[in-house]
Amino acid sequence: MQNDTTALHEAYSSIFEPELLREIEEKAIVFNAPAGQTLMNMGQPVNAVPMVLKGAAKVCRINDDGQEFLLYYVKKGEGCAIAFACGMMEHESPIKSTAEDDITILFVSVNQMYEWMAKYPSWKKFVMDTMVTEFIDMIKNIDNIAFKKLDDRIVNHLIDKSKISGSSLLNISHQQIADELGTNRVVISRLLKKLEKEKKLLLFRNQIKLLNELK
Amino acid sequence: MQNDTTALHEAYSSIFEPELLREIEEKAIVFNAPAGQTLMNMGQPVNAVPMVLKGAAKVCRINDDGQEFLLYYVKKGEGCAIAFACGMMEHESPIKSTAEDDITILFVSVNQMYEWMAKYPSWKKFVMDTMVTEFIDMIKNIDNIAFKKLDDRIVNHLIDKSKISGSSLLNISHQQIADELGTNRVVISRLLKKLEKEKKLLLFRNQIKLLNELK
DNA sequence: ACACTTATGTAATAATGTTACCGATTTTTT
DNA sequence: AAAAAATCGGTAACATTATTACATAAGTGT
Repeated sequence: MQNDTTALHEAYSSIFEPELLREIEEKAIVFNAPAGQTLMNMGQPVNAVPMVLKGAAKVCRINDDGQEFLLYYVKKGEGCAIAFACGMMEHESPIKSTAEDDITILFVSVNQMYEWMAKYPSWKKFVMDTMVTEFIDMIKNIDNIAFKKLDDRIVNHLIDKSKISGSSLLNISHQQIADELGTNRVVISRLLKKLEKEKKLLLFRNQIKLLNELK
Repeated sequence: MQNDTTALHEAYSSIFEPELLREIEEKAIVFNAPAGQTLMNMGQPVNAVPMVLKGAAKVCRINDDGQEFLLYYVKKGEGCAIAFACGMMEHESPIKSTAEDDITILFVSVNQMYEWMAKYPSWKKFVMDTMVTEFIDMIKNIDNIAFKKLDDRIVNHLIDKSKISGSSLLNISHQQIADELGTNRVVISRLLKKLEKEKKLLLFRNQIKLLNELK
């Protein structure tokens, strides 16, 4: 898997020592998934923790009525703090994760992770760093829900999406945006229409083209 | 400090081994604060991590306009995951913490914590356990903001408060509730009035008495 | 060509947020 | 003790967001 080795080094060589990189190469399991595929379900045991080599994973919460809500993304070179924590404590997953685009992940078994926690300071640092980053991401998310107006949140969300996909043309429906922001499709349509009138974007069926300052 | 020793054992003896309890007693610093006092400010470095012996600490986020928003409580026998993570990574605090009632805390220096992480499995377990619990608490909080109606959220919040204080008579203003839930005082007054008409509580100046099913 | 599904637009109504103002009570100052 | 200032809660008017229902348009499969 020469490709994956290259991707591993590209994404993680600045934070891990060579020996750990070699061990990761040897022991982690490479996993490829197409956009949209479920990577982890709510309630499922966490036997392995992910490291993203390519693409991004979407981490969501699903409520009792089946509505989803976007918590954060795990991007290239990152890990998932909730997986680390739940894996170590043998706690079932409180979140659902899906592939945002076509994704390549390394899975590290929880036992392996334990070993590396003791053996490699850089791994321990990576895990703790991920914890801090993710706590702060979630807090910022709460900031947004609690304090920001919806039109700002939509704009920020579209810009995020555009950064992750690397394109200003997003393939997404109004319903999907509403789900990810935990609100209603009608509200999203209304506000997108307003943004279109303000020449900030163009609307097509299942597509949104970001213009000017939003790009 | 015989009292604090008793409190320490009462709160933590079921999760820590005797030797660790002895070390905590010897090395942690006891800190008492009256209700309302600030324990940690946003942006402040985290040099020590807290363990609550008596009372509860309120953990909030403050936005750019100075509005606060309640993230979670740290109660007797618990630690603070964000403090653990930020302490270890030398990251400044993303949250503000205040005493919810009169509180007694033990402060453990970050260096001490590092030592215990390696030396005592029960300490490591405590830290990781706290991480999981707090992640899930924050996710549940997001569930509430994103999915629940305000009247439910108010009722749940009042019940939480009543459990923490151990009384069905709460000393609190409408403004405080609004702050904690990240909403507006007028809205809270309106909904509390409705709950009073439904005979679920009684309103007084700076006091709310929970009735019947809410108790 | 047809039914079927999905995506978006529109309108009416409900819930929540915002601003402004009032009177009542408590606290502080004089 | 009287006056002034600050805090608390009630009310109204209006803005924003949520919910429900329905219409129209665009894609899908037979």
